[in-house]
Amino acid sequence: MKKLSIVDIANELKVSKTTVSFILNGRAKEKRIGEDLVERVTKYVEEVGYKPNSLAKSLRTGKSNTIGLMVEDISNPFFASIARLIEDRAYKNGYKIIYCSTDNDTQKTRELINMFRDRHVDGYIIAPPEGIEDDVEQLLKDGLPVVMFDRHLPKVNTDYVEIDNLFSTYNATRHLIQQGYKNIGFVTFASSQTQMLARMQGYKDALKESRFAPVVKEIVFNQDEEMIIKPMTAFFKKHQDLDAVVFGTNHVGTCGLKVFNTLGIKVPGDMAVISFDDYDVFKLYSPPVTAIAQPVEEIADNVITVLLKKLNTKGVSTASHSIILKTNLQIRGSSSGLKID
Amino acid sequence: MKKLSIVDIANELKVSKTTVSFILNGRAKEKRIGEDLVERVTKYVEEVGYKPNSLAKSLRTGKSNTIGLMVEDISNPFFASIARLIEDRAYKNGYKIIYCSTDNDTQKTRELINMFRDRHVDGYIIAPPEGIEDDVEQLLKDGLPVVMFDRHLPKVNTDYVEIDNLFSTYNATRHLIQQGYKNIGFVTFASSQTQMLARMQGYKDALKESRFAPVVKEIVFNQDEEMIIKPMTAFFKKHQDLDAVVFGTNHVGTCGLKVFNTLGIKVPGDMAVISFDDYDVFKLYSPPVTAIAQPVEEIADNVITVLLKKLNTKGVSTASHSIILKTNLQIRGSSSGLKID
DNA sequence: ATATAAAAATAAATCGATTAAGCAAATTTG
DNA sequence: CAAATTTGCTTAATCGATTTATTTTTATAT
Repeated sequence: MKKLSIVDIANELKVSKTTVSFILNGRAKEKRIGEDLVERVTKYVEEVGYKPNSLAKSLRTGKSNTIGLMVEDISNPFFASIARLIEDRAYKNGYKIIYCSTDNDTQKTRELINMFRDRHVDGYIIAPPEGIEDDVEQLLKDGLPVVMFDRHLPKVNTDYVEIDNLFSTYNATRHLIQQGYKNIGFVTFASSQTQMLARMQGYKDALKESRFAPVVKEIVFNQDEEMIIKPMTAFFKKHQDLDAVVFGTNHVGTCGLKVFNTLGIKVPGDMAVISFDDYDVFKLYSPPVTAIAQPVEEIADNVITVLLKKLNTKGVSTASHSIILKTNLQIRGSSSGLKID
Repeated sequence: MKKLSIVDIANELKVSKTTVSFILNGRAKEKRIGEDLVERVTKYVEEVGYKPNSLAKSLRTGKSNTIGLMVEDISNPFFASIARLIEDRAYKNGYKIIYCSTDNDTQKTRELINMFRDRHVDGYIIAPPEGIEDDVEQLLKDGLPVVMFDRHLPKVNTDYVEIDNLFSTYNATRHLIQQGYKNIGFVTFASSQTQMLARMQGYKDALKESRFAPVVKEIVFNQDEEMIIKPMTAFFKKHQDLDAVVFGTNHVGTCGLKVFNTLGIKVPGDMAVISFDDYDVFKLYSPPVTAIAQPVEEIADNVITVLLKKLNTKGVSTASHSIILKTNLQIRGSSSGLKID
């Protein structure tokens, strides 16, 4: 029992495959095909469970009903949740997701974009690394819809969904200042991506306002956690005077907590902590860690909505949307002013 | 500048597309094509950056170079890490991954398998929900390689990669007993999947050995965390006598910690804890939580290795492998015998 | 010089769909 | 009633590759 093709259906029913195709694609009325024939074909197709070969369909139509999703790292809880939500919405709308992790590596991302192109994905959702401008530009030039999220490429004019990064860290830092902390550090990944620059700026703005000096540590990203923890340990050993710290991402934040554990630094007794990105680690730490919660559902929802809209109005170039969402500062014990010196 | 096809290449070089195709597929020698021509074609193809249309290729050859990966929930750190590792290995071997979350929902999984079939994925990696036996059987019958992991379907004879679940919980429970705990509970998701049954059995076996009575709570899985926390809270309120608990998965474990936090139950003072699946939440909890660490890299490695082997020896039915890996009980403060009553 | 074999390249079928163009019969129109 | 139009369906081209079967050219043997 091999797989049925449209020809098998046509032969069996003694009609042409054209007719079958029209009926199956809902163009029966338009092509004025008799109601009885429509009925007969529909019923038979249903009966034998025929499903058109999507490859053949894609080859002919140029549409693959696939969306390429490129995140920084699918094993990072932030990206994993977003991926999960996007997946659900995409499947509901008849799209499949091919995903990959870029590791923020420009060369790798370039190869992956080519791989996706090769597969004829209909649309792209990208958390872009730096230096990928030209490749994205090329996609757009070729009429392929691209939506960026988490960050954007300032030189590329396309839709993106972000959060208010600058205000988020500004607000978090202000919170620490109001709690009476005076030596507030900022630890983040070294990166010139928009969201990272904005987070840094927010922190600096808040400090400047209160005439405090910024103390910043930028760590080079590395797959091996040891390579993150080591420089961070050195940093905190060197800056014993810090009484509070803002972490730029959940990953740095998590590593930071590990460092504090091994150095025996008490939170918030010795060090108040606020991290970007909320998740279980922060909620369950004791005392729980104050975190800048991104509206994950909203982000995913907006991303997929914008992309679906573009996919449905292909050709008609709609104006680019820049959607900026608000974060939520989840204030918890780790940033309380109750110093237990 | 539209996309080049093999015909364009052939025309430009005044040769037939057959020749070009043979050369591109490394069958030049076999088809005794002149070395100079091979050189000329290769060079030109390189120059203009021609890439064969993979859809057309797939349509003709029936191979899509895609692997379908079905996990329970991509946003679960355990599955996300595995997915990440599999992704890397797959891409390195020229395969792309299409993934999806089954939510342990049989009907949803069935639909997803059909979606994958429709897309002509070459192989399947599945963490199967119950009741999907027939569908998997059908895949195998149609010659499609399937590798299962995390759990398996006892009635289906195919390769799978698992861990020694029974011994893992047996060992963990024994550890608690040796530490002097006498009222040890087991909290898990209600499920008759192999790995869950084995985990339960391991716990029961250990208790039986010491003539303790099992106290088990099975919670119905729910996307909404509240629906997990509520029954669990009720359970722990009811069983005030418990002095230790083993959690069947990282998700239950995490929810359990949340419950303890709100109930004001101290770990391990009031309650010793061991959870299945190690991750940051457990490492950073204070005191850190003893956990049964699955060898994630090894699992991913074995899964993809087995699948690639099957993909490369298509047709030749190799014997089924059942790979059972060992877990690692990461003993930490949460299961220490130092009761601070 | 002719037959035979080997080397080198090509024509055409195929995968399974979509779709532009075409055609015969039924119906409407003038 | 003949011409024009509409209805209902089919023929054949196409998407871009792979692959079988075939032809042309060149080399070797007799």
